[in-house]
Amino acid sequence: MIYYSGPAAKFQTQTSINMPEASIQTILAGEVPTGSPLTIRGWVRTRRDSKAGFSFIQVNDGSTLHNLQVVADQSLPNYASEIRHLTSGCSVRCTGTLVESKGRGQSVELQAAEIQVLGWVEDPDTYPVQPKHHSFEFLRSVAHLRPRTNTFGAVTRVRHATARAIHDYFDRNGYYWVNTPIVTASDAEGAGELFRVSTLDLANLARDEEGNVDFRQDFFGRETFLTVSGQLNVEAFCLAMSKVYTFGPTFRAEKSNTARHLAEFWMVEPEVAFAGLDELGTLAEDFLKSVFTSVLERSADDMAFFVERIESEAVSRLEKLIASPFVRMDYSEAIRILQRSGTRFDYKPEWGLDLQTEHERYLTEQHCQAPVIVMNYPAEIKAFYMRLNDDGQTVAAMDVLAPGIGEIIGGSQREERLEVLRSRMDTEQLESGRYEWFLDLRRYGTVPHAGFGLGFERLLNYITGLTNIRDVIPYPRTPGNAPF
RNA sequence: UCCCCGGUAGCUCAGCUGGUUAGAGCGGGUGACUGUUAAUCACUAGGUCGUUGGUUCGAAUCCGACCCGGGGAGCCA
Repeated sequence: MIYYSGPAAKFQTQTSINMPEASIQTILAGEVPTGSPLTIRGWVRTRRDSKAGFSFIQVNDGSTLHNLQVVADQSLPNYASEIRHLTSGCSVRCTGTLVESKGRGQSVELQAAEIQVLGWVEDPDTYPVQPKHHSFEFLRSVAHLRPRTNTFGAVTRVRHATARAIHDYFDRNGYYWVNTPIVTASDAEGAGELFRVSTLDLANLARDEEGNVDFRQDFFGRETFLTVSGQLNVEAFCLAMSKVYTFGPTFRAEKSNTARHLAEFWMVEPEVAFAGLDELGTLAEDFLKSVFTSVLERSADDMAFFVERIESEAVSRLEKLIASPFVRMDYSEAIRILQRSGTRFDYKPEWGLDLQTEHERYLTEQHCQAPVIVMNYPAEIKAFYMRLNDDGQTVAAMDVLAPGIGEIIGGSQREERLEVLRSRMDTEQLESGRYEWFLDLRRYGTVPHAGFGLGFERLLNYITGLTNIRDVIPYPRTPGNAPF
């Protein structure tokens, strides 16, 4: 399969109204004829000298994985004084003529008539980003400089392309993007520990008559937190706009220190009115396939890089997923399959218990060898807002499991029946006063509806083949770690 | 939070059955050489071996504590 990205190149040309210098992406895409005068700006990756009287400078401007080779001749006035001292990381403005390359490895190069050094690297000896392999661990410690590496440049472009594919998908299908609040008063959305938002003086806390912290004196006049999910808020818009989604930051104060968890991450949550669990499964499948197809088309260069340097299966597994129908099965059936598998699991599969990572991997990687949608989980292990099935034991929840990554989507049909929802909230001992507005949605024109949550960074891990979630977000926030 | 593993030059690592001045590659500097491709070759600078106690004639190496990081688990997206 071959992917080209013509439309993206045209888009770049239009933006050149404000930026007369062509991007390296457009130059290498062949949009600038050889013989043209040309100016580029960017950062030096490497410099190779020839004593015969010129230097080759690889310049990258972030518009593409690839560098443009700038040929600097000794006749340039600052050749000996400046150009011969360029090191990785220096910023330059290069003006000259685009010519066919006399060397192998690139079709065109810039024959420089002028090279202006915009910014030197203060101490080249200690500049952290070198043209060599760095550990991801080290690069995390220089999160402000890692965008200058091939890998993080590619991640940044693919992250953008994926976000755009998500918005495009929903736009094409009649969904509205709803910006749900970051600050919330819901303290028990059932999705994990919350970060408190407060302007109270921690050194001198306001107290009420009983000696408890008096949140009436806090900024919002009540206890508030950072959101752990936009779902509850977006449901209200779903029951007016029919098809909506959130795409924004989400916060969990869980002290989980794993390659799959962030304290601050981005989540995509579509919510569809008049839909049930089956339609939701269909949406999840169509959504993933569409987004993957779009990223493969638009980010072919960067994906090829991931295949070469990060994960050789990065492209083929997306293509495979796009081509395979997702397998659907009930939770009860999944438990039976696991119990009869003859595989020895660390945790025994048992009806009523949640599926462990090892169980999910068996189902999707061994048994089905395809993405699996597991549906209808026991009510006790799922959230209060999920719709109770007629059997009274299970809820209309689903998890989409993908080979090689596990759970990528979790969702459910929502409980739209007022009395059933109220009784489930009682069972979970939720403070009903805080959810009256949520119950209103069931009082006034309630309809069946369903939605799911997708971890954006987990999706990026799956796409890029990078295995640590901290390497697909610009500035990762994890327990004990927010230095940038 | 639990279980493992690790912290040695700017980076990637070796050295760790304790023994004289701690090594390599890359990166930096200098020089040589070539339309070069993470160029090549030579020379050169650069480290209080995470911190802190202890064992010992002697600790990067052994032991304890602490700090930091990574992997796995749980929880989840």
